[in-house]
Amino acid sequence: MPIHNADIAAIFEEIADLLEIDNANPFRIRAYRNAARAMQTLGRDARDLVEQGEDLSELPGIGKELAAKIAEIVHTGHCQALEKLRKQTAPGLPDLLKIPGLGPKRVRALYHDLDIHSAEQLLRAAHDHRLQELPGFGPKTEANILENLQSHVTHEQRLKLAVAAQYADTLVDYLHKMKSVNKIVIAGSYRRCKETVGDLDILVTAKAGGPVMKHLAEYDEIAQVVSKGTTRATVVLRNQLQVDVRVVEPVSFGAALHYFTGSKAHNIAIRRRAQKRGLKINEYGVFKGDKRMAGDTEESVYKAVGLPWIAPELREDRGEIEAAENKRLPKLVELEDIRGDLHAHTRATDGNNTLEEIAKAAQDRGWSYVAITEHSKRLTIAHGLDKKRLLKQIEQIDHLNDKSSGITVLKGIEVDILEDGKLDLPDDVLAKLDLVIGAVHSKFHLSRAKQTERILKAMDHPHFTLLAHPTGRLIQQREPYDVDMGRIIHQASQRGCYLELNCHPERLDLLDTYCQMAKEAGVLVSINSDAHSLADFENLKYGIGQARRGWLEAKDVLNTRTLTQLQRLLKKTM
DNA sequence: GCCGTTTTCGGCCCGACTGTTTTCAGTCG
Repeated sequence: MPIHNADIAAIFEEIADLLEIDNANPFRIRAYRNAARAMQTLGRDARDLVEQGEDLSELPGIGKELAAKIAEIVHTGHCQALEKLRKQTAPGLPDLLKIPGLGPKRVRALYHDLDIHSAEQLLRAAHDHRLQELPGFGPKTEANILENLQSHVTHEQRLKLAVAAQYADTLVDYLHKMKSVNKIVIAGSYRRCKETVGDLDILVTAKAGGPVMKHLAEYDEIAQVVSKGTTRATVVLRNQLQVDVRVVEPVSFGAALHYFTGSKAHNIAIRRRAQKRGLKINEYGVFKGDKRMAGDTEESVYKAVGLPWIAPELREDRGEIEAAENKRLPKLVELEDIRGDLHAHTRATDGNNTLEEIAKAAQDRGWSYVAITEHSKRLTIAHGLDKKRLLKQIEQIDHLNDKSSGITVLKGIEVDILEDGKLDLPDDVLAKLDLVIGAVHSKFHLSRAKQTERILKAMDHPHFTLLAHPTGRLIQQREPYDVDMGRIIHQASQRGCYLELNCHPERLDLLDTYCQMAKEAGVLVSINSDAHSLADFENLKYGIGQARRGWLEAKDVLNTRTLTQLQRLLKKTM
């Protein structure tokens, strides 16, 4: 079975969990967690790196030991160190760590003193009031554990960004109703535009925290107040979304915003940098001894450690600090840079709107062009177009372009890539189009080799322009298909075709790390809504967020080009 | 277990809140 980066990350996380329960050196535990994160955000397959004989200990956070373990996992599928730890730890203990309020110390106490190693045993013991007899436990701790067990709360649920945004907006509006509240910013992974968010970190400036906390606790969408102090509170909404609210004074706003935006890895790296300069950074500011040096703005925090401001989307400790140091930060693409959308459907297939409505909506957005790209005939469920119907649509678009001005409707297709790599429509009709988007909508479970060959063959087709949603993943629903994205990006650069970043909140595909690889290979990415209704054009902002996480600049994006430039680029591929 | 402008040992980011204990450990972000 092929080993994925996620598999290696999971092994390192499990080792870290087991080491925690084993009361190991906390920094050793952190090293494993750092390594797990490094694997998840690597971009390239560790498997490929190992097979190519690359030195993995060059990767940040990976030393000799961990490099050897990665190689071992790639070659054998197992990690002896993990097997050994598993043998010496009761099997259920790592799961207990996931229960809120239970950390390694308490899990260890439960096991040693009460022989508890499963959620069921824990539930029984809590019912029988045996937990509160343990040192360090008391009636309240016992009651909290019981409640968390019964409500099946864990730390693991994450919401898609677009879903979290709905709850965030309502809550922010509610908080704004307080007159004493000054600024409200949602920080955390939300501000970094991660595709999913685990919780909302809301930062508030106000004269006093107490009243804000009281107001928050009275919000009618709250299911549970987990903790509430004068400057900080944690609540859980009815949909299980956790919200952390923090109140700071304006003088600390920048430091707090930086602190609560994260990522954790980025913050640690910045603080280390501060430490080397004899400074201390916390959420209140930048300090030299007791003297405040900076903190009212984020810019001042970065400046204190000798860096320019770094955009939130880049803050993952994936090279942004080095880039800032060397004055090589990208000037990230913005929504305003987009001049058109290259992927939209109409009522002719599974869209909700007419050709005219799409054109009008695109024009209203100030765009110069929009491409109509229906599904092709194999996708019967979407009423995909055959040659005859596509020819008819081409005529309609020509007619529309003749009579309208201010927007150019491009003729396209989202043609199915068949299992053998052929396209689902004949060449003569594809030749009449401005662009041909190839898409995989079937046979997701082919072997890596077959899936890769299938897509590479499609990309070789003389009329192929753009690869739609390149990995096929649906966030939290369907894994990406197993495909060698390195080869696909290479092929795109050789062939002179493009990759889509599909903005649908469930897709956000191309992934950020692949955006970065495409950029490095000189492959332009098209940020497309895949609109099936006019409202879907709004999703472009999520795609822009993802593109920014992938370090893309306007120059790296296909649909920031003017119509003339775009047409020239599209012709090159046809 | 990683890492090095204090470099091969001895550090490793920093603080709020809770509950239990009475000055702090544990958990969490």
